[in-house]
Amino acid sequence: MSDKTTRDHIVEAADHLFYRQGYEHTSFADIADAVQISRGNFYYHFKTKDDILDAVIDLRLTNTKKMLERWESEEKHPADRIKSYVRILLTNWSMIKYFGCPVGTLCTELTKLNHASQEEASKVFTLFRTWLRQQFILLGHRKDADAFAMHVLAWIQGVATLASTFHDEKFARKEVKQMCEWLESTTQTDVPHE
Amino acid sequence: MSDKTTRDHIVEAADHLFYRQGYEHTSFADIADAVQISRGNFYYHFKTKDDILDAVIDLRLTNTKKMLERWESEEKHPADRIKSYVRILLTNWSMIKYFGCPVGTLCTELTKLNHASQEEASKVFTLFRTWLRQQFILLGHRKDADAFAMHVLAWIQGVATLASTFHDEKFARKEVKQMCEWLESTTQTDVPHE
DNA sequence: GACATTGTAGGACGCGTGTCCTACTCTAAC
DNA sequence: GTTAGAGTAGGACACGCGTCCTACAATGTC
Repeated sequence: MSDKTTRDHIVEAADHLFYRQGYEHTSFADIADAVQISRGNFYYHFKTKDDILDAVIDLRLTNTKKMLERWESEEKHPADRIKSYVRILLTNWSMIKYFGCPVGTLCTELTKLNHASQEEASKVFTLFRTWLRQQFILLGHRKDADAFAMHVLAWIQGVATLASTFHDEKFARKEVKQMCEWLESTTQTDVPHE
Repeated sequence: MSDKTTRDHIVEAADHLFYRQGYEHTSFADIADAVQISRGNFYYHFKTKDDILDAVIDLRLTNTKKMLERWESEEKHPADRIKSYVRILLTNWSMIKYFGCPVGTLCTELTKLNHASQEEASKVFTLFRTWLRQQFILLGHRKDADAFAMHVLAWIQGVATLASTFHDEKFARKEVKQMCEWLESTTQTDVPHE
């Protein structure tokens, strides 16, 4: 049914595990268990654990790009696109509730590990940032577009962190609603022509 | 000059290291180096690494309480007290820039480790939350006080996360300014009588 | 059938870890 | 001077880790 290689399976399993357990706390044995593969066999696909991390980050970059493109095609109005992003908090609530934001938590961990790939990991943030900026530019906020993008990014990030600490869905819902209202208030312009 | 016990020194060093390197990534050897103590000697003061973590959390709870009391005595107006909290982002910028928020990052890490002390760690958040709520109540926001408290908490948390990823001080300053303005806009009431 | 290629299994290796033990030093009490 | 207790040093221990090696199975090519 699937033409996925073993390598793909490893990267996917690592992606999930890094998100749920953290990078450092996830061992080769954990991934091997998840993929149902011999532990020693890893070396054929990846020389080091860092290589797996890089592959995971690549995967996340690819998936994020796809998601952004989907939002762009599904929603014509930039404000609605931004809302798609904001609402991801609720869409993925069952995971965020326990493990927070995959992007933020990985960046935070890699920073503390002083890991070589921390810049690479932050590119996922940059992807969102650039995309959000573009949407705000389309909304006519040329000058403040980047500040707005960062603002939204930070908001979501904070809510995700608190959400995973307190597991409080009501709070998340309220914040998302508020954020959407804020978006509407700063977005009284009409649909711009792309 | 100081009457601090070796135990105190261990807890302080662990506090710093847990913040900068993360809990898991900090070894007994690291702490021993920092305190200039024999590695094996730890066992006399702490039976397990978890015990050190609990002591660190206790220390943070104590220090946080002290800080909140100081803010309360230094600033009479609740809005100014909240601003003291918001401005901690800039006060501790040199650390936050690299390591994010000590509270949030520890909670996040312990969640991923599924560590027994994650609830204990979240009490530091709760400390801030309760205190902020109290300030908002004093400002006359009885009904929404807790939502406001969570909102501020989340805001700061998000900015700290992004700040430590992008090391962008301008962004932090702008957000703090914005937050202070927001505080003033929702705080047109006069100084309440305590 | 011989052979190279690709992928897999299983385990060896060295290292760092948290934990724990024992021997030693210092101080104060009597 | 002897003794008890608090504090320290150094290292042993078992374990899990990332890494790496070798032997084997499956597949396709000539």
